[in-house]
Amino acid sequence: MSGERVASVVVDVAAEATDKPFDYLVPPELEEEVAIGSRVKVPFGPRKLVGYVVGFPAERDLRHLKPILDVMDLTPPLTPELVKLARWMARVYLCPWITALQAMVPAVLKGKYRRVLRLGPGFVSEGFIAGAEETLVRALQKKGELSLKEALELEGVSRSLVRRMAEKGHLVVEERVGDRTTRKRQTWISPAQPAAVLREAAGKLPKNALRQREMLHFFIEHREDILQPALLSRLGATKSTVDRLVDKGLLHREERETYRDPFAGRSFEKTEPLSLTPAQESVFQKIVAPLREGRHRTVLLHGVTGSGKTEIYLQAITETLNQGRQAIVLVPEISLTPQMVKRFKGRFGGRVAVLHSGLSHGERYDEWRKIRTGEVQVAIGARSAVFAPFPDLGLLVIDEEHENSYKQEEQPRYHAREVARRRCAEHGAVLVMGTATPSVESYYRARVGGYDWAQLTERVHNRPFPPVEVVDLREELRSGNRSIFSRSLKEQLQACVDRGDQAVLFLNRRGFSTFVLCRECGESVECPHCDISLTYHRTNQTLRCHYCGYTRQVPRECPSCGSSHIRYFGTGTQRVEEELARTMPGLRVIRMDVDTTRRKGAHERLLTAFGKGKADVLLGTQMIAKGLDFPGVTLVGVIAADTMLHLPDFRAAERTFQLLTQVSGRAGRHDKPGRVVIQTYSPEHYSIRMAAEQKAESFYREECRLRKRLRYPPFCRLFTLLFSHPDRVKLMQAGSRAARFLAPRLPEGGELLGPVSAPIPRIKDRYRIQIIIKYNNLTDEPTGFVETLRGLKAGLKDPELRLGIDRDGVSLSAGGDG
DNA sequence: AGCACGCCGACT
DNA sequence: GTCGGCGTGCTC
Repeated sequence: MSGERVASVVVDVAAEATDKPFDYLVPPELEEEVAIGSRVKVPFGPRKLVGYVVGFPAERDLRHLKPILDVMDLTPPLTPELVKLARWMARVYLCPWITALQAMVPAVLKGKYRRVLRLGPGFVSEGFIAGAEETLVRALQKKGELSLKEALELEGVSRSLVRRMAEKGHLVVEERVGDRTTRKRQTWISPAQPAAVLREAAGKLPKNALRQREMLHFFIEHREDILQPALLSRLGATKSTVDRLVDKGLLHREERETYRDPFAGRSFEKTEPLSLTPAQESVFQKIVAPLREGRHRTVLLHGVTGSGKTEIYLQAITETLNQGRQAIVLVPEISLTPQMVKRFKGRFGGRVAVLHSGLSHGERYDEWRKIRTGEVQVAIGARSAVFAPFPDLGLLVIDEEHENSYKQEEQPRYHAREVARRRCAEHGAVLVMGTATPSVESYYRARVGGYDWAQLTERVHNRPFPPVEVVDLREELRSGNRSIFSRSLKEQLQACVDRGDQAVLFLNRRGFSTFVLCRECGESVECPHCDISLTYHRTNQTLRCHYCGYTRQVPRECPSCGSSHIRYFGTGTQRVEEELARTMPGLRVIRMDVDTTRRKGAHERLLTAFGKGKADVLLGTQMIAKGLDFPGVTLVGVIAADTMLHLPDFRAAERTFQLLTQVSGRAGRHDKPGRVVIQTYSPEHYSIRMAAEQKAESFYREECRLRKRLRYPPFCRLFTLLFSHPDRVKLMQAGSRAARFLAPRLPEGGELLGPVSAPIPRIKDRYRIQIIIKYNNLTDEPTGFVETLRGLKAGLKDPELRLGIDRDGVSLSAGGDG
């Protein structure tokens, strides 16, 4: 018994108490298969669970250990590097280790557990059953088997009844742990020796070994792998022939799993590398230099829209592949268009796996497996592709690095940018982050030297930037224009439509008016469950809460003073749509906001319709700002640029700048020149001014100066703890208790602010307060303080109390509402 | 998380 | 005495 190995396994139970490895014996028959990253079936108390092998500890006393029951995959789904990465994620993002591990594998590998009941072989109708027992037996006789869950839903059936019946042998309880889809396994045969050796062996075979000789000759002629059934039918041989040659070491037999190819039958036109402009060439060198040395670097590629970033990515990938290493390309989900796929498939053909949300579970799994088995060397996909299980990652590209979709908002919460950096550091790989509007953090790091900095300031073919006009809405008001549209925007819109071109109008508020106000007492109509004004929706004459969904009719009288002088303020997409219809009749408008895109597929349908010229104007919120690329669009209008400038968020200016810059880039991308009109009440604000003047450098400088002065990231680390509770008094007590707990445990130079009321003090009848913690250590991973927060979280006893934690704008756990 | 165990009151 | 409800503690 002495030579036996022990494996540490993290089991599939996402709970505090089980968030650690458990040790199991590796039975001799599984010895070969168990590796770090293996998915295994293990006994856990009275249950059987799936888990991942995370290590092989030296254990002296083996007697109390239970054995691993089974290994579930031919190839371990995870590499040791990913197992380690998951542990890091668990610490940094405050989630159970198993949750991070599960995030790295395709959905089909997430185990499914079922306890199934059947009538036992010993069951004989003894005549004396009644009540719940009878109900259960009848159901089992009818259906053959029931899951435990189904059984417990039957009238009167309880766990103890099931247990008693099982003890008497009337029932059999079977545990099933399985995958969601089945994999097709096929047996492949390949030659194990060079042709000369096979020829020699064929000569030495006894005369009557006819089939073996034929088979060897087949492989002398065809030096390739072949499916076993195909081989056998071709030669009229049987499996025993193969067995004998495999035993002699002449052939190799291998189990392989088959793929569903989502791009089967489609061929991609081969594209050749374009020659790089001198500016592109210089950026390319900055990427390739560390790549050739196998040195980890992060390169921030600040390149204006249309400056040819993709071609640089493609050539850097080619270089990576030439070195025998692999590459990952992350793109925001919406930019993973067929054109994008075509471009990569065209250059790299069968060496690319594409992971996007449109794939079925099975297809996604197959793409993933090509990565895992080394069949492809390039993976392109959205956020989760950052976990592509390559063994020797050389290059990782994050396109549009400032995009919010790189943040995962469900457990495990993570930021793909941070995960990517970690992976690249581990592999000695180059991380390239490309964007026209870097996040302030990345910009700062590139400037002070943490990252390498590369810039592309010119558009390919020297396409001009569209002229941007900033309209001062205060001025408009003074000159008597009370409409939503400034005279200039209206003129431009008219001219654009007259030319037969298309326009995009952008507004980040849905609904009709933002709030309803009583002119007598000045009170606005608020949600009874949240401390926020209700939004007026014209279509069904209702007021709606955008936080909890509460809906009510518009009151005739003010709820607080009874006056009938009620007015609508602010502007929403519905209102703009209506005013467009009034001022420019006959205009065809497509409105895109949460209300019109709620149904599945509506998003794509509306965009396609607009792309086909079915409307003159695309009017929408946030969601239309990105990824839009319509040749017919020559006018982009921003209805109110400052709506998000006054949000209580230190990134408000950055977001405004990024949005305006991105939106402006959407005008006149093709052969037609474009125009941009930005309407605002604060034309002097630096984020608006510098976006309009396309002075990115000046904006980032100013923003860094302010952040430094006010002590915000990237000049400190910022934690926001948001507590919520239905009872205000209990919430206050919990808040002060938390502050008392944290105060003596702050990192050096740490500063604790609060507890104070949250920006929205109540959502869905839960009161909200927050504590803000700032500290300076930016070089270390924030694991130390997260550990303190874990302690705080574990110490919360009241189940009604929820705690949401946010670090530098990445939320680690939700605690605000629903 | 699940599940067993153990204690306690309600009931045939 | 037996059944079921619920709090506690453990899973290699």
